Amino acid sequence: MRKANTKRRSGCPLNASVEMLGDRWSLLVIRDMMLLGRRTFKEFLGSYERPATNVLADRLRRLAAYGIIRTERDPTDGRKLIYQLTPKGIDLAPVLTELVLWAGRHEKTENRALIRLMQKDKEKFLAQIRQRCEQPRK
Amino acid sequence: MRKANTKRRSGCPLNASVEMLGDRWSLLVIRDMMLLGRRTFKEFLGSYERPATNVLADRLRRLAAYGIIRTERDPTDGRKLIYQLTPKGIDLAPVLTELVLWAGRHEKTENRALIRLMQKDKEKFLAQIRQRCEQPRK
DNA sequence: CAGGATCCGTTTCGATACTG
DNA sequence: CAGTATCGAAACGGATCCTG
Repeated sequence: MRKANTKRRSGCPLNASVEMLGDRWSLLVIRDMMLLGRRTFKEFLGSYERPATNVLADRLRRLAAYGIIRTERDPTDGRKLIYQLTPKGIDLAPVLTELVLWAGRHEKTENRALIRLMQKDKEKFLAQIRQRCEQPRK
Repeated sequence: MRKANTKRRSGCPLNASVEMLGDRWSLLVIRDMMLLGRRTFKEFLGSYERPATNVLADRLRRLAAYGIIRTERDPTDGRKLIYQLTPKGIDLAPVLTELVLWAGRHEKTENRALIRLMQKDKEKFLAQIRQRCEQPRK
């Protein structure tokens, strides 16, 4: 669909980041993994914003190509694929946190409980995410 | 172009943020304002990634509709329009910072000097941005 | 049945030309 | 200078179909 990562013009800060994350879906997939613990294609499909299957497949492919997520077959159910954040993906947690906090400061209806947790102890929150998402190196 | 902000479904964290910032250009405009001090249509046009005029106009309109930037006529040159970050826009600085730091950790060719500055004293860096972008309330 | 791929009508993008 | 108008190209989204 969108061809991933042909020219990597990183001459300016944020250029590369926006290339990887600057679209309607990529950050939402990462949110689903990081905050909601989702891991399969079907779970992402059921996300709040309802991506189309082809778009979702494209975004998962792109995120994998950028090394932000990776895929693995479910050991207990051969049909299922598990998508996981890589260390690089987990490392996006501070970005996500700041974005949620920003929205919490300026928009009315975000998830207040989550925001309070983030505000109260940012470091602890990040540690939780890292622990939840970390997987044994295969 | 894109109709701004009709339905505001913020039932899920990041939903609103992505609606405002989740595209190829919005964050880059904010970067140009925040990090590079750009303030006019022409200056944004000359940005590293070269937006088309219509897309740029659309994004500026959207960002203004979301209260992230605002516009003001140049007092010294009536033809010029000055775009400025609102307090809400300035408040995106931590998000931008984390994103640049993330890219710095995982991509090769970002601006190392800027990253070192950010790492060394994040708070001081944020204070600098706030000062540079703050404008007298009219 | 899970994870997509394909088709297709609609929306958005982006380059260029043009206007107030 | 700061945009709008136009138009072909690309991306989107929904439905459906395919494959292990």
